[in-house]
Amino acid sequence: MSAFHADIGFELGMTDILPEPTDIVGPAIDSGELVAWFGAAQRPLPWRQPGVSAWQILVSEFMLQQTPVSRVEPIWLDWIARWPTPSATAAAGPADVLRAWGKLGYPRRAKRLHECAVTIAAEHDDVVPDDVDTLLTLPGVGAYTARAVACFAYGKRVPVVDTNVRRVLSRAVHGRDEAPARARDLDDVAALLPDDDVVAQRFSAALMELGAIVCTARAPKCGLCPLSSCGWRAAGYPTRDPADAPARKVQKYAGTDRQVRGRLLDVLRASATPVTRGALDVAWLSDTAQRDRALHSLLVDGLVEQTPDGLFALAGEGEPQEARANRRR
DNA sequence: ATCCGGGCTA
DNA sequence: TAGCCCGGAT
Repeated sequence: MSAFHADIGFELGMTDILPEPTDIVGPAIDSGELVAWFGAAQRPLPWRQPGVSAWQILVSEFMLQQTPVSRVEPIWLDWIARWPTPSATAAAGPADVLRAWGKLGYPRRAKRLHECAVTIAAEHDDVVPDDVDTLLTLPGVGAYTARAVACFAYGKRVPVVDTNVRRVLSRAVHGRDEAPARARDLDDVAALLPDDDVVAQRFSAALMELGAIVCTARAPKCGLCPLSSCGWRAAGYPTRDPADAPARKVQKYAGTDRQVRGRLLDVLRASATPVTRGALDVAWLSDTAQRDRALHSLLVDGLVEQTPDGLFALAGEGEPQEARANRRR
């Protein structure tokens, strides 16, 4: 078995076990000063308010995958008012879910969130699981989201590693301004986690918040940083060596299949009834092969479906959903 | 025009 | 581990 597979085995099987030795060489992060800063500086995000349920926190984490807070906030507020529980979400049709997702982007997330709601309602008694290994079995829940829910919704002392945390650790602890994902990231953070459950939860939230509003990727506000000790500052803010670490490729958007998919979904979201192929075709005229490819991928992803008479609609649009059945009674 | 981000598949 | 998925901000 390769080292790669050995690492995966470790990660899946021992997620709650404590740290292997890491290669942390820089100063540890002072949890006291970080958590104190968090208490004063954190943004008042709606999913951090008291009384927000585990499901509602999970919904926020789905929406925050790849998407900035400012765009998520209004959608999340409407969403949880409309579908406050997994079973309420499951009872909605996938098409309504896709519409409510609006233009948040990556609509496969909306579909997975709906599938996740169906699974939790059907197999977990409408209660979001509280352990990482069970959370990882849910559709759309990966290493980050599983630990974020375990930590922020249930107060579990588990390392939560997103791109913000990775960047803060890379700078403050390792003294480098680069943060490629590594198999040891989880161990690195586990090693820094305060012993107390409650403090550990605050510490993880604070680490993410620091990366989000101070230790930002492009223009870090080091003047506002609460850390008295930072390896990156100590090293003189070194920049990445372009020779051994070429800048990561930036994903294009304009003119890509992704943009075409967005245009096609716009048409379907706007229509309460199935549309003709022609109505979709006019949404992208410049490259017909690309348009066909995009439509095909939406069908494969299960976001769009074709009706028996050859029209196109959002997935599940015509299905008899439980909610509609109830309304008819 | 470039930046930003987690899950999944192959 | 590379490459795909979105759209708004800057």
